[in-house]
Amino acid sequence: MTDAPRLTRAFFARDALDVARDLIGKRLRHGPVTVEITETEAYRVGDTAAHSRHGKTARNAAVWGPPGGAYVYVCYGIHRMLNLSTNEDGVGACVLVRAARPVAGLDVIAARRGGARGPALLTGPGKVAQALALDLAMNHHDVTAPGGLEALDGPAPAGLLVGPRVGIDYAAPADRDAPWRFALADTPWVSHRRGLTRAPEAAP
DNA sequence: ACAAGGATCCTCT
DNA sequence: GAGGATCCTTGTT
Repeated sequence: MTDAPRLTRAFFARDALDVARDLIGKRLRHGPVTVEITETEAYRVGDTAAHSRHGKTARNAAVWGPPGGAYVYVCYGIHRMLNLSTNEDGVGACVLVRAARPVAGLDVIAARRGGARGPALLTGPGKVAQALALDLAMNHHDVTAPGGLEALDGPAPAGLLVGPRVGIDYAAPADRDAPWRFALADTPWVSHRRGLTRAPEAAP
């Protein structure tokens, strides 16, 4: 099977909501490991749940960077989380990758995840970054360019689920309840099924 | 230098 | 389904 093409910068140069939805079924490759994205969340401009809400700092600068740039940060001092910058260069919006399904390198993934098996391997943002061996040095890395972490095209998803995002109780109610989380339907590779409902099929 | 914040994970009823 | 563990990075004195 031939290598899937990388996603283009134009793919990421759209509203985070559109990118988050369209990333379901796409793939991430880093060395021996390839995974298929099964769950995402959009963090948009003016979003009180987003890290961009207090303005640009050295830590979150990648969110404002060119579309397709990686934004990795440490949560709870332990977990690293992968985001991909969206919209135009200079706009503070991104998509968080929350869950994935193994495509290649299962042995490596399991080893990095402490020998876990099944959906526990990749159902959660901290787990995805751990399986892909990502750290803060990955910040600003361009996933549309060859080498290192790459975002690749993948099969079109059969069905999508949508629902509110996870872990953002601090946000304004409108943002907290906004259905800006997307997941692949009919798969166990999703972190929290709660609150997700099937999305209507998009018009062709 | 230091205090404080966490877009989670895991175990246990 | 709920509650606590856990410790690194950042922004500010």
